[in-house]
Amino acid sequence: MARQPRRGAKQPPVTWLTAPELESWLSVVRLLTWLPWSIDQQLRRDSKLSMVEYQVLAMLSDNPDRTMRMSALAEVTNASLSRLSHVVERLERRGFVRRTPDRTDGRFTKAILTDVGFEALAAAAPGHVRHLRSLVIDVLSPEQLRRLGRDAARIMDRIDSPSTG
Amino acid sequence: MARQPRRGAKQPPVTWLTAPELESWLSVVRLLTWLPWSIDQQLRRDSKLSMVEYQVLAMLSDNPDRTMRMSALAEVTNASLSRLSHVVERLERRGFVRRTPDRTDGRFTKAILTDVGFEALAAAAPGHVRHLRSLVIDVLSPEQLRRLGRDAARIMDRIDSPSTG
DNA sequence: ACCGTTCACTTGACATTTCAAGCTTGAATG
DNA sequence: CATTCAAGCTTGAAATGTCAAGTGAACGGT
Repeated sequence: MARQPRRGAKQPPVTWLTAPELESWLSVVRLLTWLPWSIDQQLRRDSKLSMVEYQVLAMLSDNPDRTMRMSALAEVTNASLSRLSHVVERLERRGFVRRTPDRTDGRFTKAILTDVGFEALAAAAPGHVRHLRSLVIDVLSPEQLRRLGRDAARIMDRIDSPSTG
Repeated sequence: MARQPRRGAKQPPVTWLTAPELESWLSVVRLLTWLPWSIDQQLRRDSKLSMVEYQVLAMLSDNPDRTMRMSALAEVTNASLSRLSHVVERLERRGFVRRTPDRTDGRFTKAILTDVGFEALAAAAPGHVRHLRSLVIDVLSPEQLRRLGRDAARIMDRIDSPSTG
């Protein structure tokens, strides 16, 4: 995947991946593909929720008034505003979430977790957490998990920084 | 996200995530979302290729005859057969790949990287690898990268194993 | 040779995501 | 005030992905 294509011409200023680097990277790519997939499967199967939907409900539930502005919600769920808008629309149709304009500033929209939505979350949470533990949390030592989180954060710093050269 | 929903009733046999566990996990989730996104952006912007498309071309190029069976290709690119079929169809329309039935067993289909496809890959590779290095490879020490790969593999083992209880 | 299966895809319909406008509200300027 | 301007969403269409069936080729008995 990041190995030099078998070729003769052109030698750009690129350092190709070494074999160990490539191996580690391919391992990570596998994870990037299958971990979200597995989480999604479990949630859909057991709770008829996608991962984003779960995240939305969970993040809302975490607020005292079960309310968040769309833009804030988009941020914490790692979704674009557009995507979130569609997701919340679906959740609204299911009666899990409600939307109202913010009184203090009509530009904001507040998303509110309904009781029905909360019940759905409460029903989904145990299975989700058990699954999470069995796949990730309990598979690594606390130290390994801590390091994994730190490495992820380090990479995220690079993605956030504008110097994507 | 995996924090206990504020609630009174029901106490299932679940161990909720501790604060440090949750923090690490949320970090990982952020990575799962944004790293593929960032890679996709760079490839689309600079080479009009999605990440799967790049993977397909790269994996094909890695074979002496630039050929692979669809099922094998699906495996190494972490795609379902169905998804791969659609992807290869698009690549075929662009002239990057060709398909022919396998003579030795008519059930198999062989995907073949064309010269045009190879050129596209060769043009895309340097930028992709530079991006990869700047986001991931060169951000971690060799030791950290090795561990990251190992952790990813460990989690993948759990996902592959049928004991998803 | 015939029948039912399994394997390796392909296909089409449907769901989701992304992308590019568009809309509405408030702020800033004159 | 009227007039831009930007922010914060929403929307609709196009791209993409998923899911469930369908197709045709080999295989395993009989």
